[in-house]
Amino acid sequence: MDAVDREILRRLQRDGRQTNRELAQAVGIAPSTALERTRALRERGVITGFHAGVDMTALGRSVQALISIRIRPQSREAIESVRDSMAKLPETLGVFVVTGNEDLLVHVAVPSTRYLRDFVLDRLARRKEFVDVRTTVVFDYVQPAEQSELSDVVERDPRTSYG
Amino acid sequence: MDAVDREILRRLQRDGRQTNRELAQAVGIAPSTALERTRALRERGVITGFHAGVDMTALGRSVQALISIRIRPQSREAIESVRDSMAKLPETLGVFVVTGNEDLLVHVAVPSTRYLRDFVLDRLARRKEFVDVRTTVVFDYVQPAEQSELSDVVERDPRTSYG
DNA sequence: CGGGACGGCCGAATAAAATTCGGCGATAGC
DNA sequence: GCTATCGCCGAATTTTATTCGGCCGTCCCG
Repeated sequence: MDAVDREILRRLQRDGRQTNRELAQAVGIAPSTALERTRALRERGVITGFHAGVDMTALGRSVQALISIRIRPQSREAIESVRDSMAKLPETLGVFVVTGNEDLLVHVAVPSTRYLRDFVLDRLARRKEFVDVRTTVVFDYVQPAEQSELSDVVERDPRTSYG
Repeated sequence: MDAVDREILRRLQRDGRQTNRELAQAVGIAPSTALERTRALRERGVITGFHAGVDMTALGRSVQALISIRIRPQSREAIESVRDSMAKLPETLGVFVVTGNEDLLVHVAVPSTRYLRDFVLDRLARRKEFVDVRTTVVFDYVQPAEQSELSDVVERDPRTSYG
């Protein structure tokens, strides 16, 4: 995990489909080396996969929201089960399991506020294990990794303790 | 935007680097047609790009958090400015501009809780335009599009009004 | 009904890219 | 200072993307 690996990572986050030759030239190594480095990043689990980014608005899902859910009983099983079931819904973009008053935060994209209302009231608020459901509308959502610079956060050995 | 396009989209969200031949065969069209369809999806802005997914834990950033920020004055300029400056930080994975008590929700990944504390106290809480900063630890974050099924939410013309 | 034009799909030909692999050079350990 | 190891390189090979001319179905208009 040296500077070259980080540069490869940064570039692949921004454009996961640039040719290996371009990538190699950009970071200053031979194409075969770039290929080997990229493969190693994948095998080490640093790169988890490559994905197309989709514009929800272009798909007619122009309303986004964050739905906070409080779950009871607050058991691991209940929370993980809800997390997975929410993640399976086609409306869902992401699920956060969080500390604090709420247990889950679900990021959704839907066609309209009316759809959002029905989704929340008919499919979430009814569930008995959801003791509280709160909806926040998302005006804007930006993901830096897909647009500009990436992670220069100091890298450390994950096993190191930080107190 | 027919069933074939949706299938292409779904598959490219899951694996943005499968070969065009694989993709074509999977959806039942000729490679040249698959290429043309994919290109069209890009030109129409449905596909915004291709990106490598990165495991933050493998990079030594095993602590994730959501930081709620209340901004004053609550002007468009102030909020957009903060949104962009937060998005530029290397710790940031995503920024939500939201309704409700808070104006911004910033998703970050950092090496440790100590790092998180310093980040919040030294670099956010000090800013005078941030009248309230609250930190929530993220235990788990899953993005369905990168793992299982995608968007079967009914597609509609974005210009349609929904009352 | 009968052209005729348009759009989209196909498949072969071409161009470009990924991938493999043998050898070389630097580095570290002894 | 010798040797083993690792990673890099570049040419050869394989695979892939990309182009493009022709074909077919559909729709429009006569």
